[in-house]
Amino acid sequence: MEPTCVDTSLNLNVIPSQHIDLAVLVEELHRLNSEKKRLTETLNQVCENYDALQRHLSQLREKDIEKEEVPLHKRKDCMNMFGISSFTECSTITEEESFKRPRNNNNNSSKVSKVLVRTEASDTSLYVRDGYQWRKYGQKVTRDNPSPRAYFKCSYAPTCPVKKKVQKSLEDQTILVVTYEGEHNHGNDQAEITLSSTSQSERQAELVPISSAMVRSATSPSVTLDLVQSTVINNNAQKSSIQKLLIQQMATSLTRDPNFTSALATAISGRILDHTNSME
DNA sequence: CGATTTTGACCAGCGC
DNA sequence: GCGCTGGTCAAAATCG
Repeated sequence: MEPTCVDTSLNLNVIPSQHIDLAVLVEELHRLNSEKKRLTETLNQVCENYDALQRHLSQLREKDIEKEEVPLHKRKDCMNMFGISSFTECSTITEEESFKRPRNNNNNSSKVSKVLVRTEASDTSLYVRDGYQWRKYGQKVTRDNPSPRAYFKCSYAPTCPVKKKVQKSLEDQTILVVTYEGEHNHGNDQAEITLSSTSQSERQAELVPISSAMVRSATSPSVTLDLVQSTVINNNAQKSSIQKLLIQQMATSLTRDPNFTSALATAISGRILDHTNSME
């Protein structure tokens, strides 16, 4: 018996009109093409903005290093410029530079990163899923913000010194401000950039860089990014990871679209049927 | 029953 | 020294 090779390419012109409504399919493809073009443009725009922010941050860091002799209380004002009011900045500074008072001086080299996370306005929980395992050890209402601040320790490894604080933004209740202190002294495969499954806990906010959160559609799968991890990755790797991620996200969005899936299935089955008929 | 969360108490730094 | 504030502790409660 001669092996049959099925051509799975979508040459829609040869699909018999009785199997599918060609016009609808072509229209759908045009729509998807224009959407793809639009998403590509948005992605490029996001990447450009990201690059610009990275450059700006590097410049600010260089300036900060130059000012190292400036007394701490004067630098406080400078650090306020990095505050959440911009809603676009994810800053990574050393603990020495942070304006929190040093309680444990045995960890001078630890880093402080601030990450903004978009969440549902109705969601009052302060849980952010970022791939690590956290144990809540306190909650406080601070003077400058009526929303409570939650304190977490990394419980993935008993010796891990990393802590994080989570508090809703004063200006936008849908934004969670997550402050990480220290660096993980253990690996964690979950902490890599992953597509998240929303089934685990719907109460948990997902760590999404604000720029990505802005462009993602309501029905598309959400993306979990560990920005603490990403701060140690070089810019190119980081950028390409984000690009891959967004491409994956777009692909998943397409495959989740029932119209697209059914059209694709019809096209393939029609093509196979056509091929079978021609062989008889 | 162990792990996690909640929450009031406590501690330490800072400004007055 | 005192009060205010942010951060941490630890016992009790809750959850799986």
